[in-house]
Amino acid sequence: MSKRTEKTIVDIAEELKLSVSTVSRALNDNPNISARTKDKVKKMARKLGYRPNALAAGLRNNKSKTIGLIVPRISMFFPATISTIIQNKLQEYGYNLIICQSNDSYDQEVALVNTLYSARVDGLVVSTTLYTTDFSHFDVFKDNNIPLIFFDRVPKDYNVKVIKGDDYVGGYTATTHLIERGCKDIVHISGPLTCNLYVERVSGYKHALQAHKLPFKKTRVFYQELTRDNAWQVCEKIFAQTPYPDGIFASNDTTAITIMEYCRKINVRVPEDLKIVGYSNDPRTEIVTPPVTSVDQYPAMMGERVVAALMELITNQASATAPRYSQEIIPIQLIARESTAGTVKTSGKKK
Amino acid sequence: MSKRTEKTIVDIAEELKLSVSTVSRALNDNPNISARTKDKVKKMARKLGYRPNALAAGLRNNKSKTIGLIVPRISMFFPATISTIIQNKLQEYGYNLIICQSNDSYDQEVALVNTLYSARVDGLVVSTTLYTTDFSHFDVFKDNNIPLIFFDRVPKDYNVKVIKGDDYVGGYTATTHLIERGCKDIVHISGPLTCNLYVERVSGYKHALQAHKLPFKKTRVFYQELTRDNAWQVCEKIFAQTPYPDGIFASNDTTAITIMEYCRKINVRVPEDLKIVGYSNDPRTEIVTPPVTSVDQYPAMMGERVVAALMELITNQASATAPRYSQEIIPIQLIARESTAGTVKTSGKKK
DNA sequence: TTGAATATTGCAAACGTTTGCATTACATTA
DNA sequence: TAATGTAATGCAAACGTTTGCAATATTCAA
Repeated sequence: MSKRTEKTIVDIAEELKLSVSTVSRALNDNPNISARTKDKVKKMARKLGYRPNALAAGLRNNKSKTIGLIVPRISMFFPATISTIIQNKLQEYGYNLIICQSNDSYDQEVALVNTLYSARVDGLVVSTTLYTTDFSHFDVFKDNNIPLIFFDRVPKDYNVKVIKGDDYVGGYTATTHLIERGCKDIVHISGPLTCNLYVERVSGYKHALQAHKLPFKKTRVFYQELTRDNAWQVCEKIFAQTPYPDGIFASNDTTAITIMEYCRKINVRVPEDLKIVGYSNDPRTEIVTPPVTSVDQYPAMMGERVVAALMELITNQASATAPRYSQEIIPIQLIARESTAGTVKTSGKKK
Repeated sequence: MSKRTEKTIVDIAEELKLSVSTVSRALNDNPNISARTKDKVKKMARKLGYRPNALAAGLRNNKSKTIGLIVPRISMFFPATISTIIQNKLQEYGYNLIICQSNDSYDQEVALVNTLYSARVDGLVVSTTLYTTDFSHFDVFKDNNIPLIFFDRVPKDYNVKVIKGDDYVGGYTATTHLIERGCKDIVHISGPLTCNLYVERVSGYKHALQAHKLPFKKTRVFYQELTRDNAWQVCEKIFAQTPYPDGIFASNDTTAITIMEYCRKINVRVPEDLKIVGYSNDPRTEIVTPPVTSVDQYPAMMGERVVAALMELITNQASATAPRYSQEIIPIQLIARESTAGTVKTSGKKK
């Protein structure tokens, strides 16, 4: 009852006593096929339940109408949002999206790049692993002139199209905000420095301190994967000794939120005793009490820019003149909420 | 410098003065190719930078080593978690995953099913739109005997493999929990009844009330898309008139959390004046104050079961004897938190 | 050394499209 | 009506694999 179902354009051709080329052209709305024939063909296609075989077309055309996307994990707010945008946008252009997660594992990333190449995706969009510092596994795409775009977590010293947030300004702005609210001893909890965007945020943090004549102390910066567990642990370290900091700039919202929980536990009041800023403007920052100040990265805008850039690369693929790389920076915006409300009194410390 | 790069097995064959068939077999570790030849071939493949063309192989084999996944949206906790699991699990089996979002639009779902069929995915995994009641667009998969699995939001009266949560028990348990904590007037906020799982939860809710001799009132059940906005609006309706309910069972956590926010605004205390239960055990339930009681659906287990069932279908595809459909039910577990703590006093109402 | 058995390798077709070029059908003009 | 131009269709090769079957090379026993 099943099996022998798959109809092809050959079946349509036979049924209609036409050549396969005519059928193919008719289905693709080629201009020099008569309207009458097109109509007949399409009718018959519907009648037979014909479904185009994208593999065959892809093989012949050397393009799959498919884009690959590699992100660390789709369960995180920022990549999830961007993936959604990219997918929906791409759908409008008639492209499929293969979403893959590297789980922040370099080896997995390498493997994914290879299978996506094998799948002959027409383009690859990547936000790298925290630990990717060697980018040679992307060479296949560069060498074969297949559109390749990095976003958010982007490579350093690897000529390629890049769309990233303004992480330096983000770090600077977040820190300045804390300073303006009276903080004098600001801890920064950063991701690992193998990932460029954290380097920039740290740099922004440092320069903001210096611009306001505050000392930059190495011991006040912590580098770690920004997970819930790590956040809790670093809190235990930070609050094991006095003086407590009066401000914390965390490089993601999970960390910021976890710090708040810890503070509640040890009776440090936010924002009275300690002010906190997170990063990404994850919706969770709004539902938590007090709501957390965070740095919005305009994920929707970034996603749209990624697709726009991708489409541009795809259409200009032929012209060898088109620039292969460039950097585009998406702005950030600080969203002030209750976790940084009020002003620290010069002295006031401890409940 | 670029372009003419793409090496094929033909290139390898020529280079080595072998036939393409030998090369193909060597690369696939076919047993009747000598170890020596295999070695030579693989070395040369590496040297030439050969990359298999999955499209060609797929065309020839009539299989793409790719699975399609359609979910309403990947930015929601439950589908996101399941997608992650499925993808990672599938990777182990050497399958790619094309994740697609229907955005809860029936038309988009239909379109996606068609393109995924065109892409000749080796299997399709679906959690349907809220509004999908006609499932005929999936017939192509059924008719061609391509593994097809539904999870969570599954069809009614459509013979197919189904893996779902125990929504009846979920509704029953959540409601019973509220009753046991002393609630007498329990509102239920449900999703639209076009989606089967809400029907079951409502049914569980109803039977729990009846089992405890509480009246089931139609006016105490609301049907709507469970978004933040809708939750806020329904609150305005509910709290526009007295008496206020003393318990609310919301069919997702976004709704539950939003209700809590509303309550704070109008000074209804949770859990003293009102107890709230959500659904899905979204991590947000834990970081909100007070933490929200919710119904865990074991997404990881469900994801794993989906992949297991899928692999089973794929390997047994040949045998016409294997059952094409079945239903598998994943258990739920109520996670009690502060939002339902304490016991309502028989009288106590209003601040 | 010969023959048979077995281990390797090669040939060629097939998967379902698309497309350059050649061919045929039709319409127009003189 | 013949010649010409244009519109519509057909032929056949190509995309890169895999695989049944045929062919050759190798091994082993007698």
